[in-house]
Amino acid sequence: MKISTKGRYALRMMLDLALNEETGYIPIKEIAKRQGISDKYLEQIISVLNRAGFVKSVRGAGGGYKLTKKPGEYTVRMILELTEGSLAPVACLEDEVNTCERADHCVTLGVWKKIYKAVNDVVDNITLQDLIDDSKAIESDYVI
Amino acid sequence: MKISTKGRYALRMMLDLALNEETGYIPIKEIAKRQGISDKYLEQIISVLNRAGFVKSVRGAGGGYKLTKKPGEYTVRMILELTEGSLAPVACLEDEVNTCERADHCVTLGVWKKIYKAVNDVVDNITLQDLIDDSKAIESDYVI
DNA sequence: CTTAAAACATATTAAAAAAATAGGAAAAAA
DNA sequence: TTTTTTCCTATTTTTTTAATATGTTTTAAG
Repeated sequence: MKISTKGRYALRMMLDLALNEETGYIPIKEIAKRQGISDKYLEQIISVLNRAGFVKSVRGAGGGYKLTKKPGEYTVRMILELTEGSLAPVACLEDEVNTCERADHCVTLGVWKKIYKAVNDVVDNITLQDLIDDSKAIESDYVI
Repeated sequence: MKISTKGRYALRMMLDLALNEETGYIPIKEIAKRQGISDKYLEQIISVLNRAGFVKSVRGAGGGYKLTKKPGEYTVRMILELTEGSLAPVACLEDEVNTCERADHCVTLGVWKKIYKAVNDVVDNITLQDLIDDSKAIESDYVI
């Protein structure tokens, strides 16, 4: 039941972009340095975010990435589902292709459905803006 | 974010034992047949449940496994945590060994904590008895 | 008292997924 | 034209998952 580095790094990257919005286009190398993650790996991950239109990019010197929308418009679910795939705890909840023939009699399926719903309820209700606010609260703790 | 076969099979085995309690000691082969799972694999999984005292065993002909407690005394969480390990979505929530040095400033940690709590709230509140009840309700649907 | 059926134990393998690394091509600004 | 960046795709390494395999031990039944 683990979130992979792909999803975790994607969320950190999006938050990094959100926290540094005023800087304009931000090169991956900068994010990689700040976050202490391989830039080549981050490149792969942001390309997914880019193709989905979550970020926009500019090539060449002075280029980089930038959020396309306001931080409040990205839920954690959007970011995790895009990079991790569905957050369903079992494949048979994902789509029709994966539904098994036992489904009608499957008692444990009810358990997985409840877990799935609970997780989605959490990630649906946290946006990047919430994380920015949290971040500022944490930093101000250090100032005090 | 998937539950592995280990946890899923463990839950199905425990439910199978619960649904067939009156039969006395139940051999793994029987469960394996009913559930359509390799008996050798189930053996490995039930040995964990056995060592934890969730089931008791009798060797030799006529032997098998049996629940040690009433179905209502096993939560889904107990079974999944034992076989899967913690249901935490990230390792840094599991124990002190895994906490990372970023923890104090880590904004995403709050997200993982909320997911963890939500999942635990679900699995804490479902017992094997609940699943038995569900099972009987499902079967009666077929009778109608 | 022998045989069959079961748990118990541990090693090995196979497949899949995760987590990168690597190497360059294309674009654009300096 | 050089440097900085994104973009693209292949490859490798490591880890985890999901079994198989091969027995040993225990115990009831015949």
